[in-house]
Amino acid sequence: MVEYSSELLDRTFGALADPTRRQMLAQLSAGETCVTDLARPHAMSLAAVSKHLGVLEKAGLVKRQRNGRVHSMTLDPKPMQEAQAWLDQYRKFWDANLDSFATYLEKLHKQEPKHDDADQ
Amino acid sequence: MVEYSSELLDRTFGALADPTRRQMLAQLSAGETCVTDLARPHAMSLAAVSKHLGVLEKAGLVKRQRNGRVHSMTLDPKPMQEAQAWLDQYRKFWDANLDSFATYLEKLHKQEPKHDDADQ
DNA sequence: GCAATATATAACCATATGGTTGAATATAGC
DNA sequence: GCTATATTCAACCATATGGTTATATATTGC
Repeated sequence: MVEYSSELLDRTFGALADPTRRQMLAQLSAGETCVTDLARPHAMSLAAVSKHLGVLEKAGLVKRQRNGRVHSMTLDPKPMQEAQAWLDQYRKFWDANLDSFATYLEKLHKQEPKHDDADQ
Repeated sequence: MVEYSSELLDRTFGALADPTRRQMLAQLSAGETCVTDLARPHAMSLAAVSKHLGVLEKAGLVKRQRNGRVHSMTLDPKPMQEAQAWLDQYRKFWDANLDSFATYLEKLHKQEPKHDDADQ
């Protein structure tokens, strides 16, 4: 099993766990956007938006460019790439259909007896 | 942009945001495992482990089979599949190399003038 | 230079989270 | 039947989180 930076994954998955922040990333996928424009679709204070952006920035999911009083945010896909790479470890579980998945687990059972094996 | 169940993503990403829970999923990728065996590598109380498993179960990431006093947990990959599908929206950002990514963003800028466009 | 604008920071709040210890509940084994 | 085992539930704790309002800081435009 490949090693991943735990903190990066903690922060990335943590950031993605909020719907507002996911929505903001979707907005940014259309291109560089300033804070006020990012705030527009969200029924919350600018201060709350600023906080969310702080989380996204700390997770490395967005980058900030200050142009005077205007801050433009851009998407940085790298952490999501890492997250997807991590999830890819489990791809073998869903690429198989249901029957071969059950068979797969059965085989695992036979190869490695467990504490609870006696119950089966 | 495709619609996703927000609650499913909230819960899945939220569950994956914790290193202990990610480690448990890794353990379960080897096959059905009882709670005590899942707890073994983790320097924490059984009650804490139970809580984590509750989070994973609520997110649908694990399924529980009670065999008397022994609870066997198995991996359910479906929520991770959903999460990866959601992340796939951003694949186009990291599949391109850095130069074409910058070009890509420039094109977006030209097509859609933004509030902060005047600064450029 | 001053008022307007963009945004962050601070303090607050209610709730959630990742842990603890202690107790409770159900099952297994002798 | 009683002790041991597997696991959850309850109460607690310190910290974090997603919001609020108020204030501060920096920049812009006239």
